[in-house]
Formats: sequence, C-alpha cells, structure tokens
Amino acid sequence: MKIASWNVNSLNVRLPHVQRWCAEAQPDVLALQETKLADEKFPREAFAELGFQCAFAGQKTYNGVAILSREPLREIVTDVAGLEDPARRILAASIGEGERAVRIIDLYVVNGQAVDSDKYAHKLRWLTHVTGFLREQLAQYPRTVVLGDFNIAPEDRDVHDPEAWREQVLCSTPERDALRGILGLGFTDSFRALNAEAGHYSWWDYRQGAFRRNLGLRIDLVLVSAALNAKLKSATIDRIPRTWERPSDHVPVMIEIDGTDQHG
DNA sequence: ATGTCTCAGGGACTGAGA
Repeated sequence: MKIASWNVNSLNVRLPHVQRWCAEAQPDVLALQETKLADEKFPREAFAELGFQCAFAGQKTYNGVAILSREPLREIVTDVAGLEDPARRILAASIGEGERAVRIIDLYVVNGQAVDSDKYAHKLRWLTHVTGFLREQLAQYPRTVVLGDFNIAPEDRDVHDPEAWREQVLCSTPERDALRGILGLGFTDSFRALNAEAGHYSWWDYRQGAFRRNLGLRIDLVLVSAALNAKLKSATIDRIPRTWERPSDHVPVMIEIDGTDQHG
C-alpha cells in the first residue's frame, strides 16, 4: 500500500499536476495540503475518474486539506477539541477494515512566519493541541500515519544551510522540540528510518532559483506508528513534479507499507 | 535584490500569506 502527501499550493492551479502524478506514481492514498478551495468547489469528479474517493476540509483563499483514497474513507474528523481554529488544517480518516485498517491524519501545520511574530506563538500553541489529539488517536488506532506539511525541518541534515537557518522559523529549537514531542508519542519519521543522508528536501522557495541550486528544506513528513514502521518498505521524495511547468513549491513524499493490501 | 507565486477585490494594482 502506497501512502503519499503533497502540499499543492492551490488545487485549482495544480489539478493537472495531481492527476498526472497519480497516474504515474499510483498512490493508494494521497493527502493534500493548501488546496485553497471551498468544499463546494472540490473537484470530486476529476478524482473519481482516477478511481479515488475524497474527504476534504477546505475554505477559500487559504489552507485546506483533503485525502484521496482508493478505498472508502470513514470516521472523518476535521476539528480538534480545545483548538478553536477556523483555518482548515486537519483531516483524519480511516481506510480498510478490521486488523488491516489504517488511520490517516493529514496535517497542514501553521507556518509561523517569523520567530518573533504572533503567528509563531500560535504555531507552538497549535502544535501543543495537535499533539494531544495525536496521542488520543494513536491510543484508539494503533496503525496510524500522520503526514503533511509540518513546516518544521526536523534536524540540520534536513536544511541546505543550517547556519543561515539557525533558530529561524521552520528550524527553531521550540519547533523541533514540538516535533520531537509528536515523535515521542510513538511515531517514526519514515524517510529517516530508511535514509540518513543530508541533501534530501521537499520544499524549495520560488525565489532565487532555489530549486535549481537545491536550496531546500525537508518539511513534508510521513510519520508512522510502530505497528506500521515494522512493515515499512520504502520512503521516497519525488522531485520530478518540481520540474513541471508552473509547479507547487513542495513535492510529493510517499511511503510503501507491506501487508496492507486487500489482496496481498 | 522585499528577488516568486497564489488569491481576492475590483476591474489596475495592492496586500496577505507562504
């Protein structure tokens, strides 16, 4: 079973890219962030043609998350108790039945703008609430994947220029501590479970020719619970869509898990 | 180089957010 995440920076603009990538990469589940679409404008039919069912929590202009799945999505959650956040950033759903069911939790973490800003303080509070939610979800669903745009580069090896980014937003110690708090619940960063190298990024700024120069950060993550980590087969970052015309600034990240196929 | 991209309002360009 292949499970992927992609911040598309407007699904309206990027729908052709998502269609093309799904046809080529053949994910079973794809979590999207920054769809920037009100729910009534979600292109459900376009994905139905590709064999996907959809769950979504959107709004116009900003934010917005969605999950595409070949199997039915159930037990959908879009809000966290105690987190009065009108921004649509969280979407949880279950796929599959019984022993082989998997819980998918799609996150578009608050960006935070700059460490001295109100938005940064909000980011840390938001992460505290979400950590509590993830603790509850993991207790209820041992086979859980938490994936999305975390807007946090976990370690210096996830940053093209660690000294330039030292204690800057996306890399600061409080943000990294918050991420470690999530991992400490019992999740593993799937990419790092299989690849220790520096220089692998999932986002590059549109400015300064950053992609061409590989000036990026790895901020799009797929975290797996212990039960799924035991079955983790691969974890990849697909840079190719960043070379397509009018790309998102993020690229898709994907894992493959053994023993979760209906017919496998 | 405050360097690019997306969206909304309004009907050209500006501001917000990333």
